[in-house]
Amino acid sequence: MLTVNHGSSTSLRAEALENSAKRLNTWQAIRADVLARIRSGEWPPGELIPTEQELAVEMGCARATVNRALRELASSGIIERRRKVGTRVASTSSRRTTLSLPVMRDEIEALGQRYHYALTEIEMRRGTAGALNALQADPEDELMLVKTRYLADGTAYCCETVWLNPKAIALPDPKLFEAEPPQEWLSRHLPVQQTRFSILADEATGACARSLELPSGTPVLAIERVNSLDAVPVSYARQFYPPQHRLIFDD
Amino acid sequence: MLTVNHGSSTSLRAEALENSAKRLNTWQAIRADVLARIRSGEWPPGELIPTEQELAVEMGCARATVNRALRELASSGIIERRRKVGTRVASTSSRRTTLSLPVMRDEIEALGQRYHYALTEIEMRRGTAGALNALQADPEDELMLVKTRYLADGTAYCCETVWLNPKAIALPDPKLFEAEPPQEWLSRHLPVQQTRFSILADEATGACARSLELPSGTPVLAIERVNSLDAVPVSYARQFYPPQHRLIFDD
DNA sequence: AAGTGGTCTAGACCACTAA
DNA sequence: TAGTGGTCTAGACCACTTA
Repeated sequence: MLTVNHGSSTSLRAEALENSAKRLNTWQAIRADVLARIRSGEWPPGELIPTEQELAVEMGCARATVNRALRELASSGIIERRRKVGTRVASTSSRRTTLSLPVMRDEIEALGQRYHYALTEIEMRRGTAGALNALQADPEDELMLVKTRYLADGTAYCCETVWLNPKAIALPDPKLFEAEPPQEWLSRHLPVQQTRFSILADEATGACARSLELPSGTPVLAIERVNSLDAVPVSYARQFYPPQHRLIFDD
Repeated sequence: MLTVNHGSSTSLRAEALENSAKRLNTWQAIRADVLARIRSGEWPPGELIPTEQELAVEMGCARATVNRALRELASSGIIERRRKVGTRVASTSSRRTTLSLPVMRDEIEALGQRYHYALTEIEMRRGTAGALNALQADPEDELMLVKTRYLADGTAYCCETVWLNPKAIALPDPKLFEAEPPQEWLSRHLPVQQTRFSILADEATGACARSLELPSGTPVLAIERVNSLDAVPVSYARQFYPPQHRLIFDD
């Protein structure tokens, strides 16, 4: 059992005033306080920190508020919580962060650049091995293949290959995709699908290389996503970004 | 304003029983229920859903419980909430998912493979442009450069380049890194640093290509991380994974 | 059996913002 | 100004796990 011994018994009021510039809520202030004590070494990795009840008394707030703060820290992988045992500072450097994948238009406009979308190619054809696997389709199934291209300020930003399974969703008039990206059409028709993401490094080849205006063989960042509805795969999309592109995320 | 009209006024009790197999909490049941109604098209993208108060009455629970459920949905980007306005089903397909970056040992052992770590190279030298920029160091500063290599079942899994800034942290005896990866040493000495991640596609060159047993020019997935302590960059690490490697995350 | 976190409640007040 | 979500409380009970 760990005994907390504060030099000065900091009350919540004092702390709230201290953090007034940042306008922190009570639970945010508690989260910050706990984080600071972990960073300072007061609570080293692997060590038990005080119970919710103890912290609530110390901070002068309700246990539910402490719970909220510690729950947020646990979901970030900073601490680990177990009933009856208590709360431990995580001993590994494992971290969880949130990756946000916005709509292409938003992504480009957030950079302050001009967005342009173009349909490159559209056809009904049999699936490649990857597409068949992702869509759980048969080799003789006719699938819709849509290739698109996104420009930012007139230069190639991303190219995309989308496979759609007609057995899983009623396909629109292909002309529709001349104006609207398949992903946006999908999200309008299948709100909140289940999506499985996958990020990998690939090399630009053929149409993809031409579309991105890159020499064949150039490394590109690939983001794959399979949208499913009721466990039935509906679409299999691959987006390719030129090598300058970075997925960035801070804590 | 939207009027909810249930065919059968489902009470929380009934719903809890319905979901008993899944052992859902009240807030999880509410989250599932709201998600189901969005998926079913009852609440299309862009539409306002009932207020917390209305849902609380309908579900027969406290408003705080509804709040918990809706907060979780909002943090996933499924719904958007604004005071005075209400809660809307997100109209874009923007999604947020959690990326978990475990410790290399855990990552490899989670695959059921044998973990092996090796120090490839270690020296004090002046920083490259990238390192200087990341560590906010001067060109004449001597930095510690550590190159390492991770094997899974004896085959190359990842190679890593870590720059450490002696001005920001007291460096250990270099021999220490023969046994312990720099990242793990760091996390033991700087618990819960601020980390900035960046993911990109690069190509294997020189020592990196040899280390991964790949031809020079092969696309590799690069994960960069800059650890900072009190806004002072301490380390700049780049991990390179062969092209088969995928970062996968489901919803 | 006992201790810890997880959830839930009923009510209150606050913060933000459209009207 | 009024309506909505955001937070907080004091207390209760439950779920899980170690002893």
